[in-house]
Amino acid sequence: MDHEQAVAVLRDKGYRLTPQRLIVLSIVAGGAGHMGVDEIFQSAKTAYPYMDVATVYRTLHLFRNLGVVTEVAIGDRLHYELTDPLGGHHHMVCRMCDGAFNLSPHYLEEFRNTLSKEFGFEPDLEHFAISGVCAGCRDSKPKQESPAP
Amino acid sequence: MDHEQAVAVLRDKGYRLTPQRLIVLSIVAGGAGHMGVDEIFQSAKTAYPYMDVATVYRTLHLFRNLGVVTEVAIGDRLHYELTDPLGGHHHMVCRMCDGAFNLSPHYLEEFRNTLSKEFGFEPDLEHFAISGVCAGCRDSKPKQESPAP
DNA sequence: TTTGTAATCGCAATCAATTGCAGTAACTTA
DNA sequence: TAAGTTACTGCAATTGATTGCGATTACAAA
Repeated sequence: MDHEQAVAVLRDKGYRLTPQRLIVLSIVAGGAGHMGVDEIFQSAKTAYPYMDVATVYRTLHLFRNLGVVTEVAIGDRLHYELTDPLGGHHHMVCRMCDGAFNLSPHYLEEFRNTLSKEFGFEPDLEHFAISGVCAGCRDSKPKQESPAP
Repeated sequence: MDHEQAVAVLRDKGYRLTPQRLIVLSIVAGGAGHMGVDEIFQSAKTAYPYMDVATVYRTLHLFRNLGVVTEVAIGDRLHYELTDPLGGHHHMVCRMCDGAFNLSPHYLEEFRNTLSKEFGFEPDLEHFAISGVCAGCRDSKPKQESPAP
């Protein structure tokens, strides 16, 4: 999904092409990888000083529902990136360094089949962020957890 | 993990046994399955009118860090339940009826091994809620998504 | 180009969750 | 049992995210 395709989707579905939407779109399209909401908002405000956070949230949710952007949970915050046209990928997010690594959907297909066959449960595995510890951080010194006073 | 064990954990680690903590513990222990924060708070307030919602959050976070309770994301809200002593289970949460179904960890072991071997990534799969549609709702009429105006 | 209208925006209010702080009370030690 | 220490609580303020509402404006139709 690139900038032009996204504009076409908005047009086709009858949504208006407002400057606010085009600005948010170009920021997400121009960013390298997923961006946090505040990051997007700050950038948008310099381009268009009247921009409001509420508009950024509403725009991102619209884009997400249209499949234009993909929502990724990094820690407890949501990040957004242009949807991968090749069918999407998942993310492995390191909880120590916050680094994100792409994961091919192929690794989850077997899991999906199992759930569907065994339980009749159809999981939402389109955009999936798996928390964990990456190879680099695993080899560094471990972080302490839940210290007693 | 039952009520007594939880109290022992608090004692051992040097945390104080306050009435607020005991109330929250007994509510979560007495509830059937996972409970929402407000549900816990309302129940606690009747037992102890001065109870503050901040205390409920702090207590639940403490219990979670100590492994006394397990945190489960249902929709966009967090729910809590006593930690399963048999090594835990995962949840399949239906996004249509909000029903939650337990899933044995065995179904995720293969996935964990793959990520570890292929990428050196150690995923956090201890307590995992997988969103999707359950068998019952799948057979009902489908819900519309992202309507165009 | 001008006009009509509903989609959209900015603002302010709201909600769930978290945090700073000063008073309180659970536990320890004598 | 009484006194001291400090973990803990309640309150209020704050933060991130969402929503209601009147004003604005993108787009369609004349």
